[in-house]
Amino acid sequence: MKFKDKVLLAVSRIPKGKTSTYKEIAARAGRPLAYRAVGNILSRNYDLKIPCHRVVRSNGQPGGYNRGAERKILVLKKEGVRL
DNA sequence: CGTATGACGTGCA
DNA sequence: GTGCACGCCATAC
Repeated sequence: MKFKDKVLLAVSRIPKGKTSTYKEIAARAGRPLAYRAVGNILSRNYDLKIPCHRVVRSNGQPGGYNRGAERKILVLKKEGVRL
């Protein structure tokens, strides 16, 4: 199991209507300090099976999205996530 | 194998 | 509260 897969798995574990932070995902993947790599990996591995749009920044900012940040925010709002 | 990059986080002004 | 600079890790070339 590579760090990449762990990250994707952790993201896929995020329940609907909830959000997680890159830091949290990194910790889930076993590298709490690799939040940098988390964003990088997600950006290069945007599987539709992975709700990567539920991953936000620690400061509450939406962050980014491979399909456009606007799209990400839209999905989050649809799921009932409050900003 | 070594360098550069990125959807980040924290600290300080 | 806002803005800038540095540090960190894994991946890609």
